[in-house]
Amino acid sequence: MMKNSFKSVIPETTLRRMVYYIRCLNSFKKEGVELIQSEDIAKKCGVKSSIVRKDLSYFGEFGVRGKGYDVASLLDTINGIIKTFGQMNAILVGAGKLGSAIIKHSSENFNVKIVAAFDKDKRKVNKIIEETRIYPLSEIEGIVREKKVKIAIIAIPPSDVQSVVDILVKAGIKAILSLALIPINVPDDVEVSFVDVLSEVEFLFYKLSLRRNR
Amino acid sequence: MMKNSFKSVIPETTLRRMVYYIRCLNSFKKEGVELIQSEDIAKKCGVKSSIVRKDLSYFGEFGVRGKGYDVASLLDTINGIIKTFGQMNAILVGAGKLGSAIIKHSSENFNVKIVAAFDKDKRKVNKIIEETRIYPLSEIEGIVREKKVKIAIIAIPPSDVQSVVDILVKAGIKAILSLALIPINVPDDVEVSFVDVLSEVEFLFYKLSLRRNR
DNA sequence: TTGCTCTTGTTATCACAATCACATAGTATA
DNA sequence: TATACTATGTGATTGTGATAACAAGAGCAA
Ligand SMILES: NC(=O)c1ccc[n+]([C@@H]2O[C@H](COP(=O)([O-])OP(=O)(O)OC[C@H]3O[C@@H](n4cnc5c(N)ncnc54)[C@H](O)[C@@H]3O)[C@@H](O)[C@H]2O)c1
Ligand SMILES: NC(=O)c1ccc[n+]([C@@H]2O[C@H](COP(=O)([O-])OP(=O)(O)OC[C@H]3O[C@@H](n4cnc5c(N)ncnc54)[C@H](O)[C@@H]3O)[C@@H](O)[C@H]2O)c1
Repeated sequence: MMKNSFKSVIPETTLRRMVYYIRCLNSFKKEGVELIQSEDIAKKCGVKSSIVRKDLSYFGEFGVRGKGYDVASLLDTINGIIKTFGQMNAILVGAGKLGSAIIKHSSENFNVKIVAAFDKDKRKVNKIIEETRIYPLSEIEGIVREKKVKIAIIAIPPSDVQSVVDILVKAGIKAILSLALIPINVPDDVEVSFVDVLSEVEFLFYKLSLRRNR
Repeated sequence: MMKNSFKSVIPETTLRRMVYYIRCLNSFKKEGVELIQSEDIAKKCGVKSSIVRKDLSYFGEFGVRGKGYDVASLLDTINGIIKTFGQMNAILVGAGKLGSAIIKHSSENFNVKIVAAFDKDKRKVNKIIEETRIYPLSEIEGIVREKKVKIAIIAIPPSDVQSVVDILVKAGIKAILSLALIPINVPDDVEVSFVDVLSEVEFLFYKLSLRRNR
């Protein structure tokens, strides 16, 4: 039923797991594996097989009952729906310690490519980290428009975040990932998320602390 | 009703937000603010005030109707329940680019303190980053036991992660935050979580891609 | 064709989380 | 003391996600 069509709203949690499924499929493909089962994906991603099947079912019916999924065609179909086709270009603002670690990380991970980095420190401008050049802030708008980049990562101190966000939004960025812990104001059509290692560590502390003591 | 006692199970989502509430309260306290309302916390943390009240209510009744919350006593009470008392000691394995960015980050954030870092690279051992000394892996067990550390952050390449996890678990670590994207095997009483910038970026790509096209 | 095996896709259920709306209980004022 | 006012705490409701269980479909063999 409803081949190649998909539910209009896909749960956030499903979309988060799709990241791992697709990586997993690419890795199977690279190894030359042609047919896989939901259980194989599940094991490799650390989830249950029933969740894998449910998640995939939001996008359509891709498997063969009794057999499993054809790795290549499953990848093709999903790439046809989520139109990234493996290549995801992003920019980075703030080429400090954290920023350069992220550039290096992305150079090891073929999915996301940091096509340009930006920094306000003149001494850093024009340096190249792992093939990514650092530009002055004044070039954000030009490069974003030229390369049609939609996503930006921000790795600068909290105090400067909102002013940089305003520049990014004006330049046409549609999603921002911030590594600084400060609320951000953006128009409704811009997605924002936050990632912070220490918040997660504190959360783990709280969890441990509340575990035994009632 | 039930003053100073709290529900046996506090939702994960609530615990995650508590991290931000407590930071927010500390910051109000530092500014000399003595009385606040759920709305103030909500604004500063980017959530709704009804959620703040509900979250706090899992721990007890701390506010005064018609007035609000006393910042100092609310902090004291929560610190009495979540027994971290502001000081949260952790260790870090992998003092590379990412690892040193995290050490620096924690030195700017008084809550989590990285009391020791570990690296297998002999050239890095005994160096000091922002007051945190780097030790060889062989000293993990001794230092973890001596300093009674319960939480570890791992910032090394995926290939080595499981072997390091085994050492950590043996040393008595009860929660692990990994920055490498590979499933980890631990006993049931050890908490594990993952943080990854690029996964979050890919998730944002998927979200954007699925937005307009149906 | 029938029957057997296998794994998918889906349904039904349960668990968890967010949100609303307001009774409640305190303060402030006169 | 009465009255108005204010922000909390919570019960009820809605929404969202996870899980288990199984019917449905495909392949295969005789
Ligand atoms: N979320 C996390 O998990 C996490 C982890 C580590 C650090 N951090 C935070 O990320 C931020 C950066 O950390 P870091 O270790 O890379 O610091 P850093 O000082 O090494 O680098 C910051 C860089 O940002 C640049 N910069 C500052 N203001 C700028 C602006 N307005 N526009 C463009 N560039 C600007 C600086 O020139 C510098 O190169 C800090 O606020 C830190 O607390 C977050
Ligand atoms: N999750 C994220 O958001 C994120 C971001 C950036 C990088 N990363 C990942 O984190 C890892 C580290 O990144 P990096 O930029 O710091 O790399 P890096 O090479 O600069 O540092 C890695 C460090 O780990 C040490 N190390 C390696 N194996 C070890 C072992 N078995 N025991 C102890 N120490 C060991 C190395 O000596 C080195 O100092 C990489 O796998 C990278 O892909 C994750």
